[in-house]
Amino acid sequence: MAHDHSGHDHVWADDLTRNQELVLGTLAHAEAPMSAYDILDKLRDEGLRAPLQVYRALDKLTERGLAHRLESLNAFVCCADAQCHKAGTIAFAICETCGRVEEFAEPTVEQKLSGWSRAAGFVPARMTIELRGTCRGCVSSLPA
Amino acid sequence: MAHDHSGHDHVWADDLTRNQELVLGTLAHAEAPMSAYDILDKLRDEGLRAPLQVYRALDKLTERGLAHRLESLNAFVCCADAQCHKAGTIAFAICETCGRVEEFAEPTVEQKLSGWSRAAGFVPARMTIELRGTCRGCVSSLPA
DNA sequence: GGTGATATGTTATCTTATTACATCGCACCG
DNA sequence: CGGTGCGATGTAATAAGATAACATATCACC
Repeated sequence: MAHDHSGHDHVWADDLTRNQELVLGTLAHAEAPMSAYDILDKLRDEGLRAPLQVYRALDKLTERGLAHRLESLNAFVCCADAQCHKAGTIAFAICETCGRVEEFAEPTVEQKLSGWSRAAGFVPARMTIELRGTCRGCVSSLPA
Repeated sequence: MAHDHSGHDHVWADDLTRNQELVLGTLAHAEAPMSAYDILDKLRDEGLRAPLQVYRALDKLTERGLAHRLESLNAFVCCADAQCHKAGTIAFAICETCGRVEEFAEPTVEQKLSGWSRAAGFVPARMTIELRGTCRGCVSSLPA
């Protein structure tokens, strides 16, 4: 981490375009996943006007693993640690109460799914693993 | 159940409403996942006119495990074997070439994800596991 | 017959995502 | 310098997916 977000955007990758930087910066400051339109609304002041500008940036960012798309939410998050592109598939735990998302890796899970694929003759291009539920904080602060 | 609507439906559950039966029947005959609007189009002749009629049926069907929603596709499939609600989470392998979907269970995967959840204090309500890629048939019939 | 729960039908609207087309900036090459 | 190609941009229009709000109907049950 070690990045102050004080003045302007900073910089995990040094070759982002302006729009990509804006979008990634917005995601980086968000507590919860944002839809493309959420992001657009945050960036109107910076001059963005059309959904496509956001979608194009998101495409590049997700391609590079700097952001992730949550399929079950149609929304996006900043990658939790863009430093190490820890290879491999990432899983997400999405709290339906507070909206926050935790990103984690479970190598065994990936292995098992790859194993099934091999056996079935299926060639996987990408894997989506998303848990919906209630996070620790929300569980403890809610009634049964 | 017992009404046979002119021949086309096996019957898994005998207490479906007309709309639910129509929607499930449509999915059961489909080769590939269908969006709610695909389903609606197929059912105009039967008198359905509004998306909501389809969505409402799909809600009930997915609740009961007779159909599944594919989050990464915004589309729906008929459950592969509605007989045994094989408890537990189901995973899907989606062929991006032919569109077909295979449904499978990997208990170990579910265990691992439950294990992570327990450790993280996360209480999962449901899990989504979807592989995108190329199926055996399409791999062998394609170049490279 | 009255009541409540569930299913329906219909319209309008909202959210999410893409198509199509024009332009700009810049590296690269002759 | 001029040209060519490619990737990013800007903009408008529209497609695709999902829900809100409201009115009505059906049926079990008392």
